[in-house]
Amino acid sequence: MSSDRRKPYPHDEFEPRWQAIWDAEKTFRTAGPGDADFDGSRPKFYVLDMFPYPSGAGLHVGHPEGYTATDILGRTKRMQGHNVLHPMGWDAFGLPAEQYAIKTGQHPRVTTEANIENFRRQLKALGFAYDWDREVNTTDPGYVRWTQWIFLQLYHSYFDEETNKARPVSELEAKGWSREQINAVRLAFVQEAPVNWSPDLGTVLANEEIEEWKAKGHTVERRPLRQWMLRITKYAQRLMDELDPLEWPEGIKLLQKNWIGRSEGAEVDFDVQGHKVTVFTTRPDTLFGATYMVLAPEHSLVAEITSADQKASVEAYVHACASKSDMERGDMNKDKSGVFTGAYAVNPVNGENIPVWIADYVMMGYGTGAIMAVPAHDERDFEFAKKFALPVVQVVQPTGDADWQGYTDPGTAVNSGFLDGLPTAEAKAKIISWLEAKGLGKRRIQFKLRDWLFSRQRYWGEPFPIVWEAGQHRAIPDSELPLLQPELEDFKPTGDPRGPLIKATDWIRYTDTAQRETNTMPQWAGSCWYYLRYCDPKNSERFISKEAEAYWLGGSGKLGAVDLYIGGTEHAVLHLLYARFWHKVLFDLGHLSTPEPFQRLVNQGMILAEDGRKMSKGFGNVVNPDDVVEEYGADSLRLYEMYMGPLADSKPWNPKDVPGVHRFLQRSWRLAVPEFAEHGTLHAHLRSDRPDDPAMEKALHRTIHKVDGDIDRMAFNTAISAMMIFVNDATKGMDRLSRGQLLRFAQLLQPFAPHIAEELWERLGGQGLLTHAKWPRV
RNA sequence: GCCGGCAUGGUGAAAUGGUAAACACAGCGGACUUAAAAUCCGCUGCUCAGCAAUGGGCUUGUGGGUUCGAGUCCCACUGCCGGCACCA
Repeated sequence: MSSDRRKPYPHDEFEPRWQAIWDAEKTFRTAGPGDADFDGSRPKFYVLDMFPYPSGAGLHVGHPEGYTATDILGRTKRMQGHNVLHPMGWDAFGLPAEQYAIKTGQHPRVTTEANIENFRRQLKALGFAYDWDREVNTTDPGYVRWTQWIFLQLYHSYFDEETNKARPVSELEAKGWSREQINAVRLAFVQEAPVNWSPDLGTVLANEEIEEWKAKGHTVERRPLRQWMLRITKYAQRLMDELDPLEWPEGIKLLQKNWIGRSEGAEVDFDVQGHKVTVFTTRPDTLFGATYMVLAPEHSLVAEITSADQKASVEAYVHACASKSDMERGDMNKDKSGVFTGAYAVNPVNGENIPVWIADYVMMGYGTGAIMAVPAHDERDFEFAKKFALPVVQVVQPTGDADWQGYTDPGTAVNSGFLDGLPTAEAKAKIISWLEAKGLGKRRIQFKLRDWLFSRQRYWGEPFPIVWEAGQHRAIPDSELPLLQPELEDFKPTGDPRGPLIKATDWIRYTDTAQRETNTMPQWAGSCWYYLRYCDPKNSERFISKEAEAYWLGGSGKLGAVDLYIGGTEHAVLHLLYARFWHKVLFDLGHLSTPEPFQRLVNQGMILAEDGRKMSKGFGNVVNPDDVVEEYGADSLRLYEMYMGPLADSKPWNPKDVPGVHRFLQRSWRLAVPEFAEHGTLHAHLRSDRPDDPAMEKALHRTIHKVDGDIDRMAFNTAISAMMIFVNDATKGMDRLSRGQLLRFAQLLQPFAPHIAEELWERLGGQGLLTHAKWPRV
């Protein structure tokens, strides 16, 4: 090697070295309540990443984006004297491992372990300050045990309408409720529910999965099966109300609110040939304009009320609808269809006979599965009435000169008897009072949110801690937890809708007369509470100790437990809603001290490929983080992802920009180490202390101030550019830079590029590990 | 269709209502080098006049408004991205 050759910035040497030191010394271990070295007088900061599903493809460049952001905040808070909880784990149940098992016979546990191994290696190679002693894995028996235990908390609870809280069902037993009565109110309950069943895959599918599997040539049908459900709908109002005070992006709150979908309106009872049919409407003020009624094809009264001459066509229509999924119904959006039942309903407000139809634009799962149709003031009813030549009667006078036909906004009631002349809001109030007085209806709040279908017919998931005997379900005792899956050698679907576990005949047999439930829980189960387990991951007595809960999750006087949660928007609704629901149940039952899991939520934007499209194997545009680390080092990858733009924006990957931040690190390096120096040599002027140059001092202060403020508002890109400006300035007046100034710069750089910062700190003779140093002050 | 979000140089972007384009990429010119790479220095929104130094005009998707002053606030429109989608 020629001695006049410029020494490269040796990230490939010192990055793995520091990672090994941090690992061996457990530098990022976080002491909690109960640990000898725990200092409870310090403020806590719990910063959480959305834990990954360890797929076979390994880490995606999208993962380190959020993970670097939380790492910067965690490292900064640590330097500022906080006890920082910054953990990582694995959402390790999931379909790909099971599919692989079906193909190869390889046990999903083996595949999963190997993938986790690889993910852990990749994350450690990026130098994240995780406390690896707190790693959790949702498939671990020690974790599954508590997932099942929480399920049993739900199973043993009901929602008390008086207090708006979950309570143990034992209170109902004490009041002498029967088993049937109790089963009807449990938060975890059994129901015959129509599901998307794929006979050739031998499993049910989520709505979102249907299209994907159909494209691969599999068939999917609607079929009612016995399923476990969670009564999340009881929490609809609280899930809605308690969203407001949280520090979440307004867009995400709105998404959840729309998903929960609260509507105010009324129930109205109609008489249909001696049967009472209740409809839900948000516009009871238009009752005088109801010219026909529509039932969902699945409505229980359809068969009874259908007249003899309409029987054949009604049955044909019902049959046609039954085989269609919700999605296919949606496809028929443009064209309304329906059949007259031959029956008539009496409009309670004017005694008129109106025809009763069935149509698939009315859904069984919302409201009562029946509507009063007011074609003059509802778009869908209007379309339907036009197609089938049903009468249209105006009952609202529009404000302004809009056409009344199909006018759906508020106006003034007309042709409506005692409501005439009232504005819509007052007409609503008056008709509801009238209905309530006559016993013909009542005020009602309706939510779109449905109960949560919680069972899956799969192998690689938590089995339900439930046994069946004489047609009755009951919980197994806590002492039998965890209940693990039986060992199988053949994972192929059986075609039996009870799922693959029915093959394990020994496992199923609980006693001579009792059998185990063979369904398993969905992947959501483990991710619903992992943030709780991190606080006390090894506890075998409780899912979390009272002390750990109080310190890490409570005590701040805030609504939410975790201080900051960063992750992608893809979990805006389901994961974040499910976790909130479980958290509230555990809160109600006295196990947690905050009503919400996540105080502050920040969504990172998506990292797109260079071509502006999503990264995908199919497009061949995926960037592998390992390659970037190999060429430029972990610090460069971290810095680049933070420098690309604002955290929340989606932005395309530009490989030409990576050398840009890499050059900045090189320049920082050369502030300390001469270009042609042998390993370990510093610039002469840095080998001893000397007075700080005032101009340099001023520039450094400005930088510290800017970086400090930018970290606070998570503007990492501008924090980095401030450091670039400092290094550019310092390079020009390099011999004026003092050792002390460079040490402070290393402190500032540490959260962003911890390896090079730690290395500079050591070479410049900083005290102890930089990770444990204090944050520089202006 | 409904509900969100976004729109600034060739590119990623920056800018408490106060000199638009910091920082970086790409590009151009130069230094070093036998040469290349690397590194360092300089220029770099558009446009007009000038050999030049320099000087003038324009510019934050489009059109309006509020303001002494608008990329930023308000209204309407266009385009792109995301979510929901017959929820009565």
